[in-house]
Order: sequence, then structure tokens, then C-alpha cells
Amino acid sequence: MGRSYPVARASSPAPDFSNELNPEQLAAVETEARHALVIAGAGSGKTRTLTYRVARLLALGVAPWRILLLTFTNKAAKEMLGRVRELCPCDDIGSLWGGTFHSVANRLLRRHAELLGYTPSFTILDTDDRRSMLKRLVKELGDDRASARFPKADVLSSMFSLACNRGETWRDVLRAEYPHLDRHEEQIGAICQAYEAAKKANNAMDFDDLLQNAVMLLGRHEDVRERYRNQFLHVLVDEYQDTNALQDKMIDLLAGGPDTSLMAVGDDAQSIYSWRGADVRHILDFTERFPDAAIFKIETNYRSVPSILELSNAAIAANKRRFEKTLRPARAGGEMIPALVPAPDSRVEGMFVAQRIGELIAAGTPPRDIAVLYRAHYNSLDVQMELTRAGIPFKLTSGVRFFEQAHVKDAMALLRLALNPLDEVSFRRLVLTIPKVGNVMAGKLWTLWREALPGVQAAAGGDGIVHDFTGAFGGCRVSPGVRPFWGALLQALDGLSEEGAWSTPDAMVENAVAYLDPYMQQAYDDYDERVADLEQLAEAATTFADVQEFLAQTSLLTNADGGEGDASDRVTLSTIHQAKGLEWKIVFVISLCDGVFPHRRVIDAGDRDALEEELRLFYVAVTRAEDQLYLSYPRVNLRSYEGSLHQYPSRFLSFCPSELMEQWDV
DNA sequence: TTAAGCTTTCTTTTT
DNA sequence: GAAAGCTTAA
Repeated sequence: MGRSYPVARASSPAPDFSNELNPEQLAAVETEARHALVIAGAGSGKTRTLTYRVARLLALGVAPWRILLLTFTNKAAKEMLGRVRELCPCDDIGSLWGGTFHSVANRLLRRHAELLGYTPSFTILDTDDRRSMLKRLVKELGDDRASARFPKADVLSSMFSLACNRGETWRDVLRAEYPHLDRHEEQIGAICQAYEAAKKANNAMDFDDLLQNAVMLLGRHEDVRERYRNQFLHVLVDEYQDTNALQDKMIDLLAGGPDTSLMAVGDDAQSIYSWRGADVRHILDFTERFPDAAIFKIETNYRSVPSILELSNAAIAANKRRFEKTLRPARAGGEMIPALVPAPDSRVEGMFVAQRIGELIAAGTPPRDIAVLYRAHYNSLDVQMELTRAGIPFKLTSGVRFFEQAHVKDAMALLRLALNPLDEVSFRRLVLTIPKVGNVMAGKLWTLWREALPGVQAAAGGDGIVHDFTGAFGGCRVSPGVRPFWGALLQALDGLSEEGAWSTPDAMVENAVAYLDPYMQQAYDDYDERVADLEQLAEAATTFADVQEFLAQTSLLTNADGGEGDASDRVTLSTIHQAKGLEWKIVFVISLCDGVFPHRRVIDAGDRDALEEELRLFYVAVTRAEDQLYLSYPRVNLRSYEGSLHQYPSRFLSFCPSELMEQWDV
């Protein structure tokens, strides 16, 4: 028996959601158990359950700021908070702690940065920043000029990241996953150390640090920990199957209060991010960790027609370690059973997909209701070509994300440097826009900058913020060719504040754009488009009152999931990973051949767990479909680098009983 | 610093 | 087989 926790206030009657939820959902929403695990199958209304749970708590009188709702994506957080808002229009949802693990960590760390030796204006390094920093260190410390090749920065980056997210040391990961790099152990250690030191010196944290430092903050500082443990009465976690060790630790620390209840919602069958450190065992072993946990299974599927669901159930049944569950269809009918489509090669496969989509659209299906899903981006090439040829509009989920584009990062670098003058990555980015300045000169300039910095900061106002950059760095002895550009940069930095206070975020962006304009004109042939992007950036900045907040959010946001794309009526082309959580009336899953899906490396490694994950990925793919499902594969791979290659249908197709599919000939 | 030419890589990428 | 990244020479 879990101990009771304060849920209700006498004055607040419990809301009656019995008309809006099915009995399975209702049971989870209304539970009084202190620890609850909700296993919600694909399309069973997982988000709905979670949002109604929050709505109920609010209706019962729980203050919004005592609820913590953790998600994996910004999109999920936004969507859920939006829905909660609809359900409880009068509550002050703004004070509810809802967001991604990273954004909640960010929030905690901004408040308590000093305890870990950072200032509250620390910079967040994105993947690209991290890479460039590591690259520099590899160059400096790595090359042993012996015959043996030293690992690239990218390899080290994923090694360190995996270690961090699994809660292991990089040595553990080196032994387990990169035994061939054994002989470089010493130098890798030196680079790791140097990287950690550099981030600290730069007052900067990468994505992994956000989680790790939050855990460190809560782990080491009892007063802070107690404060939040007392604050949060309810911690709810979405997509629990994809938590990694660090996130799990964070949940432990935040939900460990004597009066805190924890609800984890997920579907073990959809755990597909182990290569990012996620571990299905967290969800599978939940009841061992919390023996008092109540378990709820939500198995009614509202999404798919019975024939698609039957196939999905049959496919996933081949996995060993999982919570037994069988999705039951809420829908009836379905004119068509899933199609199995062998094609002679991927060209023909693409032609089939394009042709069929053309027919569907002609018959009245809006393009936005159709998706083509695949294991890897390159699998989509033929479909892209054929759709283009057929004049069918489509959108890709791949590509460089808005905030990762070079010109956007250039503009943001100016703001970042102003707020955090220790930010070496941003500094280098900016000086590299000066003509004739390359890596070598950038390094020299950084040295000059850093030497002048301590005196400057001492002279800065009580807030420690540098406002007069020209006064502070104008005297640096830079070479004559660089001098005018150096002056312009300092002036641009000064232009970001007025009378000792930061300008509004959008004004700051405008300033940055004005400064970068001459550089962009000479550097980019698509100057106009990039300027348009930056206008959009300034527009986005208007929604923020605080620069700090703006910088943090843009670093954490990654894609411009703000508006546009959604409105356009196009066919979606997406990897299965990116399709998780989404649904379409009609779904094509392509490139279903052994070696592609499951991937060759997984087959060769003979790793049973990894193979099970591939099957879960297949399960995610087929459960995206509402009305129609097409499973296709090419018999010959034309594009293989080993030349034309005969291939076999994916073994996953043999897990689907043949009577559940209808073979189509093209 | 830049550009030609050689080498490497070819799965997924919530933040 | 193609694209991106890295090295080397100018």
C-alpha cells in the first residue's frame, strides 16, 4: 500500500470524465496509487490519458506548480499543455512544470548555476558546437603521428555521449563498444578531460551536461533536492520506454519526495532509441523498483482498422521480453487488408508508390493523409524522384534544421557572446566571418580576448554583465588588416544593449543581422533566402521578453516546429524514428529487405536485443496506419556500392502471417 | 587561406 | 558510386 498523498481539496469535487474516456483510460486517470505504470499501446490514447490525468489533478485543487510533466520532445510538451489548457481554461497552466527533460534541467540549472561553478547565463552547446570543440581538441591532443589512425571527433563525441547517457564512464564504453580503439585510451582520456575543462572554462554546457549537471545539482545539494521534492506532488513521465539512465536518475531525484506520486506512461513495444542510451529495462523493471506500483494496460486501439492491427500484433509477438498485450480494435471494417508489394528493384518500387499515391489523390484522399516511411533517409531517393516526376507535392522530415543553419547560428553567436563572453565557440564563429581570418588567427584573437576579459569583467557593473565591448576590447593589439572588422564586431556587441540593459531579443537579432549583412552578401549565393530566414528569426524573437530565455529555447528547440509545414497539403516522407507518435490514413513502408531493415550491421553483430529493437521499429511503422497499409520491397538493390545486389525480403515480413496480407503484383 | 586532390563513409538523431 | 571531409601544396 502506498502512503496517501494530498490530492483533493474538500471544496473541489472530482470531475467526471467517464463520458470522455474508456474504462481502461479512466482507471489510470483516477488512480490514487502513489506509483503507477501505464502501458499504453499504439494508438490507444496515451496522450489523452496523460492530459486528462493532469486536468483531473488540477480540478481536484492541486496547484499547477506542484505538477511536473516530463516529455521527450518539445512538440509533445506543447501539445499536451495545449490540451490541458483546453480542459481547464481557468487554471494558471503557465506555472505547471511541463517540458522536455532537457528544458526542465535547463530551468533548474539557470536557477542554481552558481552551486556548480557556472553563471546563470551559461551557454548551451548544440551538437555542432560540441563537434567543433572536440575537433579542435583532437587536433591539439590526438594526433600521435604514428601509423595508427586516431579516431575522429565524431566518434569520440558519440562515445562520450553514450557513456554519459548510460551513466557509465567513457572507459566502460570504450571497452564494450570500441575495443579497437583500445591503444588510444590514454589520449582519449586526455581529450575527454580537456573537453570537460574547456566547457567549464567557457561557462558552457552541452545537451548531455544539462542532464548530468541537473542530476549532480540534485544529488549533491540536499537543500535544493528537498526543495523540489517538496514542491512536486505529481511527476508524470511520457514515453517512459525511451528514458536513459540519466533521465531515470533525474526522475528518481525529483519524484523522491515522501508525498510525491509518480506516473510513468509508455509502451515497451515502441522503445526505439537504445542507441541514444535509452534502455527498455527501465520500463520493464518498473515494478521491481516500485513494488507498490499499480499497473494499467490500455489496449483499445482507436487508430487502425482490424486487419492492420492484427498484422501489428502478430509481428511484435515475435519479441521475447515485453509486457504481454494485445491491442483490440475499436474500429470496425476496413475495405482492404495490408498489401505486400514485391518490386523488381527500388526504381520500380518508387514508381509503384508514386503511382498508387497518384490514384489515391485522384480518388479524393488529401496528400496530407498519406505517408511513406522508411528505415534510413537514403531509402527515400527513388520515391522522391518518382513523386517529383508525377508532380505530387511532398515534404521531407530530414534536412538541416532551422536553428542549425550556418547563418542562423552566426546571428545567434553574437547574442550568445554578448551574454556569455567566455563562450569560445561563439567567439570563433564570429571572428571567422572576418576576411583572411582562419582557424589560426581565430585562436590568436581568442587569446587576446581572454587575456583582456578578467579586467573587463571586474570593471563591469555589479551584475557582471559587459556592456561596453568597444571600451573593453578596442585596445587589443590585433593586426592592421583585422582592425576595422574587429571594431565593427565590438560595436555590434555594444549595439545589443542600451544604457546598461539588454535590448529586446528581436532588436538584438536585428542588430546581429545588420552586422552580418556584408559577410552574408559575399559568402552566400542564396543570400536572399538566408536574409529571409533571419527575418523569421527576428520574428520568432518577438515572442520572448528575455534574451536568456530566447537563447536557451532556440538551443533546445532544434527545429522550427512553430508553424508553416503543418498547413501545407503534402505527402509526408519520413524515417520511422521521426514518425513515432504520428498517424496517417494511408501508410507505405518501403525498402523492407533484409540488410536494410533490419539493418545489416544489426544482423551481422548477431545482437538479439538490437534485433528486437529493429522489430519494434517495424511495429512502430505499421501501427502508424489508420486505413491502408502497403509493405513493399525491392528484389534488387541498384544503388548498392557493391554494384547491383540481389536481396531478400525482410525477415519481419515472415513474422506477419501471409493470410493477413494480400500480395500485389506490379 | 584557399583549392585541388585524395580518403573515407554509406542507420536511426526526441535534446 | 557519390558526397563530404581531410590533407597537402601553392
